[in-house]
Amino acid sequence: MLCDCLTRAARPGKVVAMDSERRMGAKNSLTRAHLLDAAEQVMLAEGYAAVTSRRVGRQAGISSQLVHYYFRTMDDLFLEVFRRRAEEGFAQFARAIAAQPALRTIWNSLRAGPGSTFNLEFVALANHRKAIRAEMASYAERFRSMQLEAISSILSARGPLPDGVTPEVVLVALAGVAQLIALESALGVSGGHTQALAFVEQHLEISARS
Amino acid sequence: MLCDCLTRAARPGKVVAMDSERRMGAKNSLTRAHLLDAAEQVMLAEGYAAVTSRRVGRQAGISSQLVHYYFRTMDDLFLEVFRRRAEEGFAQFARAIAAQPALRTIWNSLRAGPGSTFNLEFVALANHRKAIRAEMASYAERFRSMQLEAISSILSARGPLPDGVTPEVVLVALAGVAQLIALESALGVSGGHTQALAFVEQHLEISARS
DNA sequence: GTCTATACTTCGATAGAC
DNA sequence: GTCTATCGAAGTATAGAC
Repeated sequence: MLCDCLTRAARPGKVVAMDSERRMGAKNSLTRAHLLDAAEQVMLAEGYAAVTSRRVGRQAGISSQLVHYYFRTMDDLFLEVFRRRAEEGFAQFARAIAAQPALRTIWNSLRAGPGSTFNLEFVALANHRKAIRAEMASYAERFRSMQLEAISSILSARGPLPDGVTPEVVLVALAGVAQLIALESALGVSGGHTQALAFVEQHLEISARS
Repeated sequence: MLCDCLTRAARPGKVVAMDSERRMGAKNSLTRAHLLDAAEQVMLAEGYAAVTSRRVGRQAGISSQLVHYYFRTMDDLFLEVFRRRAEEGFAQFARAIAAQPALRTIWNSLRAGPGSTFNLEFVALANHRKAIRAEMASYAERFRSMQLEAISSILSARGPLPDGVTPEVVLVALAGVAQLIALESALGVSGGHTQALAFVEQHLEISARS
């Protein structure tokens, strides 16, 4: 199951290869992109455990073996799916915060963050897959420090913060609330969400006016 | 993969059965408890996707078929594992809050909540398994309202809250921060945690003294 | 680049001996 | 209650024809 099929030693090789003799599709292939799309769809709809080569192939309308032509292992596929989303999210945040440097911009980006269905799958997956965990951690830290920089400059424009409240505290609190609400919503739990959201909204506005 | 083997129709039946002819082990069996323990261990160490009947059997040191003797399907096994943990957590919180009705008690219980490795697995699992999602949602709501009751009485003893701050807001914020930190720690991310924890600690103390 | 064929593994679940 | 034997489905991955 998502198994340990990292068996099968690299065999002699024929002529061409440098590290692996295996053929591998080009990075810019359109089919490759379709496979990544398909993997995302399956992951979103049925969870990471349902992302198998057969399932992805079927979703993309092509044979499952092509998955292995473009990605050596399923882990490679997962990594590429994650990277693509991460880069996209990263760029999106940079654009948004440049266009409108406000608390609300940060809040919005947090609500699409690791609590959302999609990223939750990755967190769960990462929990037991070294390569993916490393990639996620590195991305999360980069993202966090980018957000921190943004929120620091926004808050400092408002004057001094209350005692003990640092930009880090505000950011972690906002991120925590956003994530909790996203995660619980996915489960069908909603207790306290309305009031918490109202409270955040209230303070976003204050900041915008200050 | 965690598959759709809900096939195989219930066949004719022999004599005894009321609903299912299949034999099934007693709820109070010691072996059954061992299987639940084993399932927990595997889930914690390798993720829910690794919880297969064979793996659980091996972990418990018995044949994998006994899993099906005590649990009709793997979903039944997951549900029982969850229920056992949930009941335990529920009782533990009730005891703790009765012994020491303080913000810190609530905070401590939150830190063992859905952000922790174990519960995270369940959230991910629940995301795409109706039966488990329903069970989790019901438990989470019960737990949330129990916590809300506790925090309301603790906060009201401190006098009026600032404008817009309700017990719900405090609870969601605390739960969110606790969960974020737990989840990120599992990933190896730590940005802002120290300061957020310090801030919470500071206010827990204030409340305890008030 | 895409397909078919295939090797090998593991899974859930059941039947039936003891 | 526990085991062995077994079925059928699905998984990862590779080889090779076209």
